[in-house]
Amino acid sequence: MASLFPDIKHQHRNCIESAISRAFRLAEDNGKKFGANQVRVLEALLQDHKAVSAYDIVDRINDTGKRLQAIQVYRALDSLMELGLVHRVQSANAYIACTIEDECRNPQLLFCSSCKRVAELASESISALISKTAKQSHFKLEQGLVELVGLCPDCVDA
Amino acid sequence: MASLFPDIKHQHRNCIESAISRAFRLAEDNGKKFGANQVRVLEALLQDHKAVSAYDIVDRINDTGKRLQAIQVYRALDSLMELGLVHRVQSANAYIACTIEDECRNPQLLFCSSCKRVAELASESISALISKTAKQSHFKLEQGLVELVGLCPDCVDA
DNA sequence: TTACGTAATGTAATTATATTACAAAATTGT
DNA sequence: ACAATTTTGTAATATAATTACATTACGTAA
Repeated sequence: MASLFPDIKHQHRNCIESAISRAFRLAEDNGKKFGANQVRVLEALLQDHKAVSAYDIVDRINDTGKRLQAIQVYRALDSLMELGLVHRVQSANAYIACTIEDECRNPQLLFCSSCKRVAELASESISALISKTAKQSHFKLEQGLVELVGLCPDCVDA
Repeated sequence: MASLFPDIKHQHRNCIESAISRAFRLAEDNGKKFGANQVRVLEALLQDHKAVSAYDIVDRINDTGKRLQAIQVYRALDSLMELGLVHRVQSANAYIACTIEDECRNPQLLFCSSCKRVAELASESISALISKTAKQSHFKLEQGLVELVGLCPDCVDA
């Protein structure tokens, strides 16, 4: 399997565009409003594939145009996470835009502790195993988090 | 499989004693010192099987005997986590004493979002799948976190 | 259209979580 | 004993997230 981490030179503009249009579609499907703040936060996250803290998002946004406060970013993050468009990188208290096409509420993340980039998996075998485990334990699963922390291929080589 | 969540009435004193003695053994094996602060923090965590925030640990400790400051608790938590005796409950910014006998650095946690109790798994199939996934992605795994958030059997029934 | 109820946004302040910087004491090796 | 190193102690600060409440926008029924 090739690396899941995006090539530095990949056409990042395409990532952004497709994510934004997917976001609008998904919000509409769910009867949710997709306001200006949500868009701005999602765009800020989409600037790269790194895990970004909420306050870094605040800074990114406040560098351009109208300022937002922390709470507004957190609110936007909450609604984006509800839609499965954004994931929290638990081990870094940070956030990342989802790169999976379908609804995604049980993220499987590879987080590089060196360059902070995140790659996202959608392994059926992992999610199946997780559901099975929850069921066996009589546990009503709300969210299954899988987070692999380590070094991405680029950082291992370096 | 029976519930992994401990019965309310289980002999909790035994948990504490075995965890503490295991801790001393493990520290010795690793040539690490096991100081008074580590012991106090571990004991505070062992008071129950709930995820506890660092500042709650501070409070628990300061209710009895000599006071500790946040940084001292964080230092103790760090060394306990290095030994695999404590895990961070990522989705709750909280901590839990490990209940697995062997070295444990890739915790698999079931976290009840209602009662905050945590049950710990040690599923070989999950850890194998995680290692395999990391290898396939050319990812040098430092830590593999699996955290199932939801409702424990007791809270589902209630 | 206005008036009302509800949801979304804005602003300020506060709480919760974690770390930095440095001083003091204990530990270790020579 | 002495210097070097590690651990512990104290204070302050940085970072992350939430509360409380005011304001504006939006739908809808009289």
